[in-house]
Amino acid sequence: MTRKKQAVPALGAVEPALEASPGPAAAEQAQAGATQRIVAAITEAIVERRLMPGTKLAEQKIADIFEVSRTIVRQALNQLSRDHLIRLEPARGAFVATPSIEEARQVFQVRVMLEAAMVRQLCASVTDAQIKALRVHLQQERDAVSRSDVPGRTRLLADFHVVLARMLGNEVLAGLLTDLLGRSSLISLMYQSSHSARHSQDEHERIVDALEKRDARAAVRLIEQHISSVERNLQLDPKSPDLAAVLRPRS
Amino acid sequence: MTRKKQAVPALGAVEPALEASPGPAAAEQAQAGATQRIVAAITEAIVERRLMPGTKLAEQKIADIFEVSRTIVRQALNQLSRDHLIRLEPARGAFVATPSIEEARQVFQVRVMLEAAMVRQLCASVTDAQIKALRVHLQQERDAVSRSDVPGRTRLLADFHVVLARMLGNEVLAGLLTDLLGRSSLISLMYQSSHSARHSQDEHERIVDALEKRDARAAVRLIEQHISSVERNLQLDPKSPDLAAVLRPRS
DNA sequence: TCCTGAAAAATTGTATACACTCTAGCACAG
DNA sequence: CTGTGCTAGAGTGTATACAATTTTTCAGGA
Repeated sequence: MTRKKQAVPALGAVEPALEASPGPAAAEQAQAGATQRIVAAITEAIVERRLMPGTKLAEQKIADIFEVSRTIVRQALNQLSRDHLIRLEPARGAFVATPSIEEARQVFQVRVMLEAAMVRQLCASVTDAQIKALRVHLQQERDAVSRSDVPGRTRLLADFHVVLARMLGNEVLAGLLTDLLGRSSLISLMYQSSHSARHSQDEHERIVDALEKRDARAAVRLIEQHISSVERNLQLDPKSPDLAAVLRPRS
Repeated sequence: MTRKKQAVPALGAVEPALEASPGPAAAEQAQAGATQRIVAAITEAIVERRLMPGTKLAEQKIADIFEVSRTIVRQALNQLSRDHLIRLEPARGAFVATPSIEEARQVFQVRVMLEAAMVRQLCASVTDAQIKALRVHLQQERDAVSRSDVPGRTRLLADFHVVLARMLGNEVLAGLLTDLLGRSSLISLMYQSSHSARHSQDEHERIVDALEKRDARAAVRLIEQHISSVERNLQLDPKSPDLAAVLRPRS
C-alpha cells in the first residue's frame, strides 16, 4: 500500500463520524474482515446519528480513513445498500438512505405483523429462565436511559426486539428484524421522533409482564400499541418531507 | 477485453445450466447491468433446479460464460449470498446453498407469521378488481400445471404469494417474501418435496375464495394450512440430511 | 450580476495484476 | 499397500491502473 493515511483532506462530516471507531457497539466483531469492520463502523455511525441522512459517502475518503483500497470499501457499501442503510446512485455514489414516509409506513406495518405473531408464539414457549434474561435486559435499558447514554439506550431498545426473536430459536426471524430495526432507526432519525426513550422502555416492561403471565392476548395488544406508538410519534406532517428532500441531493 | 469466450474448459454442471440464459423468467430485467444479469441467471438456474445444492460456482468460469471480468462476477456472488441462495466460504469459493432442516423450519415459521397477518389484513382492504386479478393469476397457474410447464408453474406458484403482498401496497413486505420464497424453493429442492403442484394450486384457489368472501378467519386458516402442508411434505427424515451432506462438499 | 458553456478535476465503474491460500497429485518412507 | 509430506497447479482476496461519467471551476457574453 503506497497511499499513507495523512491524506483525508477536507472530509466534511464523514471523518469525525467514523474516526471514533472503537465504540462499545461495533466492537463485538472487531477482529472480522476489513469489509465487516467498515460495515459495522458505518452502521453504528448511522444508527447513532453521527451520519445524517443524505450524507455522501465517497469511496476514496472512506478508503483513506480505514487504510484499505476502494475494492474493500465498495464491498462494504454494497452490503450496506442491501441493508437499506445507504442508497447507491449509479455513477454518482453512495448516500445515507433517506426513507420516504411511504417506506416508513410499510416498515412499521411489517414489524407489527412479525412481532405480534412473535410474542403470541413466545407466550406458548417462553421459559422462566428466558423471562429472567429479559428482566436483566430491561435493567440495562433502565440504566442506559437514566444515565442518558444515547447510543447505548438506542442499541438496547432495538436489541430488545431481536432478543425476543432469538428466544423463539429463530435466526431467520432475528435477521429480518435486525434489518427492519435498522431501517426504523433511520426513520426515527429522519422524522425526528418525539417518542421518548423512557416511554419505549416502559412499554417494554409491560410486554415482559404479559409474557411472564403467558397472557398472549395482552402481549400482542401491547406490542402492537408499542410499535404504533413509535410510528404515530413521527413528524409525518406534510411539511417534514420537504425538509427531507432538502437534505437529499448534495452532501 | 482480451479473454475470448472459447475458454470454458471442463465446467461440470455450470455451463449447460447457465448457457440457456434467455429463459422466460429472468428476461424481465434483461437490459439491466451486467451484475444483475448474472444474478438473475443464477437465481433462475437455482430455482429451476438446473444448479443443484452444493454445486461450486467458480468465479473465472462464470466470468468466461458471461464474458465479463471477475470483478462483476464477484459482485453478483455477493448479492446472491445476501439472498441466501449461495454460501461463500472464505478462500474456498461460492457454493449453491444447502439449507439445513433447522433453517427450513425457521423459514416456514416466518412465512406463516407474515402471510397469515397478510391475508388477514387483505380481507379488510381487498377490492373486487384485485380479486379479479387474482383469478387471472390462478388461471395462469392452472394452465402451467396442466401443460406440465415446470419452470413456469414453479414461478407462478411462488409469485402468488408476492402478488398478495403487493396488493397490500407494501413493497417492503413483498421484498421479504421474495427472499423467503427463494429460500423455500431451495428447501423444497433439497428435501425433494412430495407436495404436488396440483395440490398447491388447489389451495391457492381456496384462499382466493376466502378472500372474495372477506372471510378473514378462513383465509388465515387456509394459508396456514397451505404453508404447513408444503413443509410437512418435505422429506425431513433423519436419513435425508446425510444425503444432503453427501452432495455438499465438492462440486 | 447572472446565465451559459467548455475545460479541468474529481469520482465512479471495470479490468487486470499480483500475492496468498487451498487443493490435488505424486514421491517416498513405513 | 497405506499414510505422510512436498511441490505444482488452480482459485480466491486485494490493490492498482485505466476508462467513463459526473461535478466543479472559470471565462465570456447577455
